[in-house]
Amino acid sequence: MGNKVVVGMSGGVDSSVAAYLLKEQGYDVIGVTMQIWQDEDAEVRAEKGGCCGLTAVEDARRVAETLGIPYYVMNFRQEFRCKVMDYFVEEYLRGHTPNPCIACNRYVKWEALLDRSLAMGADHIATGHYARIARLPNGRFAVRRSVTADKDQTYALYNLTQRQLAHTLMPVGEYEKDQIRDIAEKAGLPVAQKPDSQEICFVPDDDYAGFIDRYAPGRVPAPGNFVTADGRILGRHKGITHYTVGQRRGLELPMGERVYVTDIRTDSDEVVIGKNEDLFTDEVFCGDVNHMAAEDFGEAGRVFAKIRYNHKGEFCRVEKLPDGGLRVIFERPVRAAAPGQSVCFYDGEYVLGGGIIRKA
RNA sequence: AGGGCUAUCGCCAAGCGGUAAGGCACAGCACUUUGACUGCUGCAGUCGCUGGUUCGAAUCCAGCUAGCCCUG
Repeated sequence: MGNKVVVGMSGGVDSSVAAYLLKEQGYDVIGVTMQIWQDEDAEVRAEKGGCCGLTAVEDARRVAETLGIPYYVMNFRQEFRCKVMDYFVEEYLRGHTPNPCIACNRYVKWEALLDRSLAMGADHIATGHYARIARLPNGRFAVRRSVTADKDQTYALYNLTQRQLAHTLMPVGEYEKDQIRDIAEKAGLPVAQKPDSQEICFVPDDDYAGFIDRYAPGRVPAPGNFVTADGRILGRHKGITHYTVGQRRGLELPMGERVYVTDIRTDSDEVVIGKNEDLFTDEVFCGDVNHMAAEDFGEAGRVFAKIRYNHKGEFCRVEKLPDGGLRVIFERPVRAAAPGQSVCFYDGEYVLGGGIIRKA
C-alpha cells in the first residue's frame, strides 16, 4: 500500500497536528476540509467556529500552508444534510435522542471522504481523533482507546466499518492532549491555542429544539401533558422534541424535589416525569448493530459498555436477538438510557462494536 | 352579610419581638466533539394593606382586603 493520505482538517488543533505528524512520518499528505453545513445567517457564521464553520476553512488553510501541503475544500453538504441533519431531526420527531456525531463519523467523515479520497488516488484518510486503530490477530480492524483515558473518543467511532478502518490513520491517539498542544506550538501551527469544539456543530445557538422547529416546520409534535407514571397530569410541555430521557432542567415543574423525564410517549405526546431513581435500568435493547473487533458479542462473555459519550461505563452481558438486535444486561443499573443513543462495547482497550438503543 | 382559620420569593415552606432558613423552579458559569446528568454562583431591602404598641415587629394589637372552612 502506498503512503498517500488525505487528512480531514477541521481547523482545530488535533487535526492540524495529525497532518503535521503524518508529514513528519514521511507520508504524502493532502489536507482537506469538509464543508458540511452552512448557516443562512452570515453573522452567526462569522462568530462561531465549531468543527466545521467558515473559520475552519481559513484556519485549516493556514495550517496547510505552514506545513507546505496541498489543501482542498470538499463539499459534503448533500451527504451531511441527508445522513446527519435529516437523521437527527427525524429521530427527535419520533421521540428519540440521536447522536449526530456518530452518524457524521460513519457516513460523512468516513464513507464520503474515504470514497472521494480513494478516487483521487489516496491510500488512507486520517483524522485528529483521540483513538488508535489496530489490526487484531483475528484479522479484523478495531478502534483502540487513546493513550489518554480522559480524552478518549472511541465511543463515537464504534460504527465504522472494517473497510473504513483498513484505510484510516489516527496519529493523535498516541498522545495526550497537552502533548498535542505542545507539538502544535513547537511546529508553529497557528491554531495551537484554539479551544476544543463542542455542542452540535450545526446548531450554533445551542437551541436544538428551535433548530428542529425551523428544519421541519409543520411536522413538530404539538404541546402535551407532563404526567406521572400512574397517570397524574402535572402540567403542559412544549412538545416532545424539547425533551430527552434523564432531563431535569427546563421542565419548569416546581415539585419540591428534583424530577426528571423518565419516558417520552409519542402516541399520546405525553412526557412522563419521575424521580432520579426511576431512571435506572439494568437492561436495554438495541438495533443497528455494528461489529468491530469481533464478529460476535456473545462469545466475548463479560464486556464493558458505555451508553453515552461521557459515561464511565458498566460491565454487562450481551444476548443476540432473533431479529439481529441485542439484549444488554448490565451488572449494575445504568442511568437514563435513552432510545436513539448508542451503546458501545469494549473488550479491554478495543471497541467490540455497538448499536443504537431502541428500548430501555 | 353569624363564627372560625389563613395570608412570607414563580411554587412549597421555616420563622413565635431583635433585625427574612431551606427545597423546587429559574438564570449565569463550569464540565462536555451528541442529548442529558452533575457541580458552582445568583435569586424577598421585605413578610396582603393601613394604622398602633415597642428602643426594635414578618412576629403583639386594631381595622380593612382576599382565600378557605363551618353555620345559616
